[in-house]
Amino acid sequence: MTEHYHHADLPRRLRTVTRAVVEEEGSAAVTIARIARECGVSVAAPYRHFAGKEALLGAVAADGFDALREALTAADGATPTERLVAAGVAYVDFATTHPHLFELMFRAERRERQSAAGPPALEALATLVNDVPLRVPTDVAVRTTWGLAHGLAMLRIGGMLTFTREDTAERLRAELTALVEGIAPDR
Amino acid sequence: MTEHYHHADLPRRLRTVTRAVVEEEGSAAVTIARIARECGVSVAAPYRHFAGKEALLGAVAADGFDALREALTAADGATPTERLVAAGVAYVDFATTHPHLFELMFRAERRERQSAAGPPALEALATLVNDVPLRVPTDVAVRTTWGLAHGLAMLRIGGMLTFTREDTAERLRAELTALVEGIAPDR
DNA sequence: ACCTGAACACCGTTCAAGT
DNA sequence: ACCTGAACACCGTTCAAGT
Repeated sequence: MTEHYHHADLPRRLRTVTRAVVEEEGSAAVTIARIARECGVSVAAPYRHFAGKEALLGAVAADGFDALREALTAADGATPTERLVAAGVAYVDFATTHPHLFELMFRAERRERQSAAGPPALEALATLVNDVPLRVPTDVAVRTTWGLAHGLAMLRIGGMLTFTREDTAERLRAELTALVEGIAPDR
Repeated sequence: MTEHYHHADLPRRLRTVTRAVVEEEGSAAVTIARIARECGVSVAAPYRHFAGKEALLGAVAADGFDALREALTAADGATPTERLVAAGVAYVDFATTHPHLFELMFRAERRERQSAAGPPALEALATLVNDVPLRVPTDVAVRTTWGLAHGLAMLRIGGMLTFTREDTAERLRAELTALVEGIAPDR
């Protein structure tokens, strides 16, 4: 049959295998040769489905933004403020759970692709901000919230902020709440 | 003489040339072969002074942290709060002015080296926070301030936050002030 | 001590040729 | 249409040999 020639949904397998390598060893470990090898296919085969290495990594990054959006929309809480804080915690948790994927998603070199992929993920955050009573313009609140969550996430996966295992969520909650209470009209 | 053999302070020249390539084209464009070529030296020569490519990039990143620290300590203002906000603006300005260098400095892969280089740069921020009257623990305030500045910087150089040319500093000031006023005991 | 030249294994990408 | 095999230019790193 076609067992060694046609491979079932190679594009999908390439993305899956690449994502696994990224998550385990980081995007620097991704090599077209290696991915092809692990898919049991020739080095030239991936080029039928992706323009090159960067395009393949771009597809994996896009999958990452989908996963992030899902994690953010799943965040819940009793009040609007608590829901916003929960989303912030989910944001940082996502980065902590998938550090290499997260870094790939926000690599500055992929500017163009990202400015398209980012906003959808941001929408969940913007929606939550809208429900919180504000004393600053909405866009300032959105940027500030996203900025803080993103900065804490980045510094953390970079090893610049060290959290002990126990107080992670609580500490995060305190930091995010400090911000929200600064934004809200009455503390 | 020794014109084509000994080169004046090769280690220094390697760092300088590497930093220039990083700033102009990003760290992905750095190649031992290219750096050696631009220094007029054989491909093997850099290995006498740096363990490898990562070590060379690490030295450039360390230089970057020095520059960042200087930019932060130069920030000034009339009140403690204004000084802190000015440092935050300086932080984001540094990232905007040296996007590729900044990204290299905070690459997650270089974890170990950074957790040593980061804190000194952070100290300037921590000192400024100490002068501001707080209603939250100092370490929470430091992390929150650094986190917000870092997140805005990262999102901005990644093209996720777009600032028009005019309102940059003012907008930043508004965002940082919103945070500080949330931290301070009386607004 | 510092540098060169040559070598090795590896990678990204292309392309004619196969099915 | 999808894949292979072979090729090209390039890179990181090492090492014996030169001064």
